[in-house]
Amino acid sequence: MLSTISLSRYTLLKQAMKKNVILEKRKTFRHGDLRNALVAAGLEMARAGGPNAVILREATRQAGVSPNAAYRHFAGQAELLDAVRSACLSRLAAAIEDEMKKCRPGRDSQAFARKSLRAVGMGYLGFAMSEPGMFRTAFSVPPPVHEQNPANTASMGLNPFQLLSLALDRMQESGLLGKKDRKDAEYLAWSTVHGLALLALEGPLHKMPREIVLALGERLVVMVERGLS
Amino acid sequence: MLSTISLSRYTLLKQAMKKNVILEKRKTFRHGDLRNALVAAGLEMARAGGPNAVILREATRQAGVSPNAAYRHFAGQAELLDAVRSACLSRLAAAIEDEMKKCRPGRDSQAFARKSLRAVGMGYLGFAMSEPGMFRTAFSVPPPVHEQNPANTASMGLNPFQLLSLALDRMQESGLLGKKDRKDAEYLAWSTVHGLALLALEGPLHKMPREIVLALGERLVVMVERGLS
DNA sequence: CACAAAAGTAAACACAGTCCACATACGCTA
DNA sequence: TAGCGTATGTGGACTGTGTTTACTTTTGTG
Repeated sequence: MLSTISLSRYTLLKQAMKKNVILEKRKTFRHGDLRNALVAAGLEMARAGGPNAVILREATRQAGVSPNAAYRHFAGQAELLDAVRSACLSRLAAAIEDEMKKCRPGRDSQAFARKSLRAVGMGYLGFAMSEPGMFRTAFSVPPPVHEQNPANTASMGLNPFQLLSLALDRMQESGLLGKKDRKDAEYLAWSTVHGLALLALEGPLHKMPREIVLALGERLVVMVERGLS
Repeated sequence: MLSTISLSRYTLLKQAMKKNVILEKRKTFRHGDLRNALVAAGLEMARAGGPNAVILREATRQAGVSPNAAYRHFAGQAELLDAVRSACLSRLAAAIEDEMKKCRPGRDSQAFARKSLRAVGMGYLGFAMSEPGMFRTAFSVPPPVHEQNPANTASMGLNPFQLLSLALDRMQESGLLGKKDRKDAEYLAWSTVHGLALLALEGPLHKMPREIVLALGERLVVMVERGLS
């Protein structure tokens, strides 16, 4: 009795959905690329509202799929968020890369090294200012450590940390940095820019105009360059 | 997400039962000090799980009160969280203050200035390491800017930012810092320590041992001192 | 071509935040 | 001292989220 009722109800609902929703967005029962679609939707939510705005049900809604379908691709919301975070890190790496590509090695290797370090710092800060939601998401959740995860990198295959290491290597090679000072200098340099970015995004400086933040960034990079050695 | 929430809720309930907060029905219809009780409960949740763990309903539960009672004291969860954030900032200020009290002015005013700056930096970092949940909460939500809010200060009546300003003033007064370099130096110095703290708490360095983080902090303070001028 | 695995659906549950209407007791005034 | 307005707390209901369990449909493979 009950089974027949629910069965007929099920088929009726199915017909309705075929006519209304599903046929509009998707011809096949299978989505075909749901995992990527969910990450893309999550990325957009992260861009708009940061990590807390990454809603699993909303992602499935945007993909035109039932909420539970997500669980075929992610263990839960946390895992989806982690995939989104990885995508955000990748965008950050791309932004830094764009800045670094502007520096070409010339005769003056010290100038090249300085430009490289500056490119990393300002690329980092620039991304934080132009894409605050993605930047906050990139560093929000306890992420896996250094991890050479290809998903975090851009076309050069280096993640933000490695791009910074590259710039610091150039500093050392050109004689601007001693071997002892070079050690772990990544962490020191990274801290400064990361700190300013977060203070400006969600800290006490969040009302400070972007130009001033970037101007502070310039001073910061100089401070790092001078203070490291 | 929900699993972690219920988990923390479970432990919090256990704590509550230890203290007999819930089981002891209060005799009076009025609570008497509900607002403070809610903030205290929220502070404990923040300490244990950061800003996202500050649950309004759970706070009312610990206070032995119905969920809606909170709305007589806060416009909503965001406002409760803001009060908790303010309390966290106050604890941070107290931690820095404790460090600064160790520096006594002697004959060498430059040494005093250096010690002061170091105290601010290491007090800040030390609090971040020992109370990660409260530290993250203190800077999580878009907070009001400088705001001389007494709730954010400790016994000296200075918030963390003002304590840093004080240390930098000592640097300038003792001749370690020129007038031009002094301007906005707060932001530069703060950025470095804040950045390291967050990278170590919820960034790529979150697995780095605390001692190493603090050692990096020492180098960082030296870098600031040398790089500012 | 059968059938197991992959991928999606439906229904239900617990919990969070919030709004509405209602109840109670505290404190002031008459 | 009685009355009454208001601050404070209660109860119930609604929406939205994450998640689990049981079911259905498709696909690819032996």
